[in-house]
Amino acid sequence: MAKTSRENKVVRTVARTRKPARAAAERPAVRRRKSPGDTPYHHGDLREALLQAAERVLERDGLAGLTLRAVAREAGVSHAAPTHHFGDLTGLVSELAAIGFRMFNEAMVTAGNSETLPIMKGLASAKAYVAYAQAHPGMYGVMFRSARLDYSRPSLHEASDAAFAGLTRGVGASRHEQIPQDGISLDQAAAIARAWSLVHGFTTLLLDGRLTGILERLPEGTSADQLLDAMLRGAVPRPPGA
Amino acid sequence: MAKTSRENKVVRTVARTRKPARAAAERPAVRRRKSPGDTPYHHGDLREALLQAAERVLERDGLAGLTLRAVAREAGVSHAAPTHHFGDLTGLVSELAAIGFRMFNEAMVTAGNSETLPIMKGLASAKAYVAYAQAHPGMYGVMFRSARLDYSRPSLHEASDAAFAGLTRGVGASRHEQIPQDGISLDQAAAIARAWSLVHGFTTLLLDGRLTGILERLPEGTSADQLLDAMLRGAVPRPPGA
DNA sequence: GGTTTGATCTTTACAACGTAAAGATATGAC
DNA sequence: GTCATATCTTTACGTTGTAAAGATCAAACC
Repeated sequence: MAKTSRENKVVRTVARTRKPARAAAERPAVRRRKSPGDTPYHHGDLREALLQAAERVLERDGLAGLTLRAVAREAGVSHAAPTHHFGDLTGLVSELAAIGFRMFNEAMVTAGNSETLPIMKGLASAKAYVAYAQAHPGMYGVMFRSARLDYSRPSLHEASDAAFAGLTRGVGASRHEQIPQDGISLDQAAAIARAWSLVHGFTTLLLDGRLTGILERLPEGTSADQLLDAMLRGAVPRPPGA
Repeated sequence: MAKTSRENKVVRTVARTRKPARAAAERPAVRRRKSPGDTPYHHGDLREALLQAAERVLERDGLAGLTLRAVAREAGVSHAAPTHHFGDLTGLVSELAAIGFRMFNEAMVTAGNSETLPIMKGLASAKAYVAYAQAHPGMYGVMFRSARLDYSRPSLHEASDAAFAGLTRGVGASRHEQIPQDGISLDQAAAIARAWSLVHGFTTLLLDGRLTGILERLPEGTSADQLLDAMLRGAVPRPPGA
């Protein structure tokens, strides 16, 4: 209660241009300091610097440590600087998640392309999925655990869709068929949901440490990779010669 | 910087007894107000009231709205009252998650007992898992998405272990074998991981709305339940007569 | 029965955070 | 060279978690 005096004033007309990030991204960039040694008022490419700082903070301090102010500190700018580029924390986190989905998708595509047999493509993609999450647990958390994601942002929407579409294509390939865009059968839907659920569920449980109990009871030092491999091979709907 | 004057004083010796909650829980409880109409200084069973308030806040405002102060407001006490019973926010959230795991486990056990065929027990349990998550998305979020869980708390540790042990038993039953406590084969581990991953992954994806794209492309108004059923039946390692 | 002890709840206080708004500074267009 | 505008800083405020000290009551003790 007791609204501040500023709130009673006329709403400022300055603009809050809503899309300054675009203008910044289209600039030449990497135009750091005019005189070496002192930090210039204008950073040059703060948006990119903030995203990289955010990833460092994330992997160092976890999802809870990923605050606007911490990112600004890490990048060496004032705590309000990120606002101009991302609007709010949701904006920063969403852009970071979009980057994650793109790296993620790229890792799966690369892994899939390294194999020739369709069935192996799927396996390789799935393993790349898990491997990426293990290598970047913070990013995986941002993508699938953060409560502050705005999927109406085109970048996040597109990156996320692309990643899941890639997974779907992989499922279709392993079934020697193409998943149509419009109508699909319950059998096809079940295959897609199964592949997604298996890989995503395994990854979540693994990162949460809920599989350690099982891994410890396995012979010698069986790796999570081997468990994943065994799990997936048993789940595949009878490949012709396996 | 500039430590407050209080911090320079001698550390208070008052006690901060560390386990007042236990004493409160063992009390007769439900001894509300001495004179009807005014709120008494001592609540009677504030711990329980706070947990119920927390669940209401959670399902109403989501995980982000679940703050210590919001819970205190909902329960009608001062914002610092929860501290005495749960230590900090992590404590409150952890106890809430423990309740979730217990309800969760109970729902699965009940569903499993309603079937006679081992294979059907597993299916029913899995469906109960998903149904519980759909009915209590907030609680599911606290259990599997919250960054503030302290598994060193006995209540949470035990409740979580019991829930996963129940899942494992279900897997063993559907394979017509008992999963041993100590050493297990890679094949058994894969079966367990597969069941957990399928159910947990499906639930996560469903709650996150990542399956809507698939559901929409299915004939008519196919439900998520039907998709789950189809997914699970296809994943089961060839039941004798199905 | 009266006192006392300690658990329970409130009040006060503070640092960190997200966010808004206004000021400072440099860049590019004219 | 001037000026508009994008970029960054400074200041300010409400909210949160948490610590600490004070207020109140229940039960134990004598």
